[in-house]
Amino acid sequence: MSSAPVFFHVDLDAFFASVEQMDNPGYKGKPVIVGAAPGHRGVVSACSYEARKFGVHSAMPISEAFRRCPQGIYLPVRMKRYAEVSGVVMGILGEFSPDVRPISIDEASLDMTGTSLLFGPPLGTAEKLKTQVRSRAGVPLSVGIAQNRFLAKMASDFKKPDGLYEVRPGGEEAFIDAVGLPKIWGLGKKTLERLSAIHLDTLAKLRQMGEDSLKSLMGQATGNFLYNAIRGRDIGMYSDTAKSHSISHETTFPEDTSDWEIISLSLLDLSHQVMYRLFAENGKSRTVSIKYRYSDFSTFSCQTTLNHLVASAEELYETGVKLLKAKWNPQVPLRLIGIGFDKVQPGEGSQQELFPTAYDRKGMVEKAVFNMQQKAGEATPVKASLLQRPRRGRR
DNA sequence: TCTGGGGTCCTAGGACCC
DNA sequence: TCTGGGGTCCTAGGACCC
Repeated sequence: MSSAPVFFHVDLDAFFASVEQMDNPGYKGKPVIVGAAPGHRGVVSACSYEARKFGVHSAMPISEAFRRCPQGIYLPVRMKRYAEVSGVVMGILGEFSPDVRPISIDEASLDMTGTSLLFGPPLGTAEKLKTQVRSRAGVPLSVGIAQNRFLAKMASDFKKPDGLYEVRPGGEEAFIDAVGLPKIWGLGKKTLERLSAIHLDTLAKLRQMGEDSLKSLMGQATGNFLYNAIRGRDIGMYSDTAKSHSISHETTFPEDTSDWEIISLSLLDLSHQVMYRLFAENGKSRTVSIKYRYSDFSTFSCQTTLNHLVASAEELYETGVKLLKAKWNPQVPLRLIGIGFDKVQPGEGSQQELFPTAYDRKGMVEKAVFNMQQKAGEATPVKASLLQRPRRGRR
């Protein structure tokens, strides 16, 4: 008997703030705001539901959060600790499904198809899952259940926090109606504005449009996405087809700067972080990209593809410097600098060159240092493993 | 409001080739 | 001379998400 598809989407509520409240019981029931320190540049990474009552939300500038909630408990991000708790949660999820796809540090998509013989109906199984995570990992979560990953994701959001919601077969369109057009995952401000400008501002109006009309109005990908999303159909979310990906690091300066010393040192530091990430995942790449942001927040990027693999952090750095120097207007101070690899493929870099270049040799030294640090258990880039998300495959 | 950091995917145009 | 159609790769920028 082939069973109908069932997916769970698990979303940890206000995750960073919840971990802080678990570790410091005195913070329970209070407005906890995790992110940049007030008075510095930065934003809210996560905040407790108590803080949300003051109008604070994630991605809000920390200065604004402080204006709205001066009595809040402001804490720095402890990524290593969150990764630990996340690992415990993911382990528990693995007891419920053989196909757990971590989407981020606080989300996962589970294929639960055919598990009812083992666990019983989905709703009860989700209850058990929630109880297990709460008691063993200590953090609250919301679960969505549906016939595809896209609907399950939105269902997990529907009754947050501590939510549980199942979209029953046949109830897809009614569920989308209940969610409402502006809250459909993948529809952002710009697309909503475009739709509104052509008077396609309700689900009813949109559903009268044929797929081809939507495509010609909004472009192939967006048209196709819209046509399926408003009907609650799968949009190919979180597909597991392994493609090339990117690795990057960036930093915002405490103050805007034109000082080449500061800029180049940052770039060198970031290059080493990026290269270590590449080592850690045994990847290779020929494409170097940089990103820079001026004091007026205008942001640019450029990239170049070499005819050989990048062998070392030195080479990455020097390629980045060339890119930046060719474009940057030093009259205007920089706010941010970033560097990374694009089109990263699995496989060793150029390690066994017959005639190693200076970069190859430097790369070997860097890799040796990296391996030693790995053995000593230090400098493990915590985020590296966590950021290897499944491909997002939105459209 | 004075706006982090790390990603994915899409689009459009240009280069180049057959 | 004034002109096709398809394919691939590359790049910059934009939209969106956590």
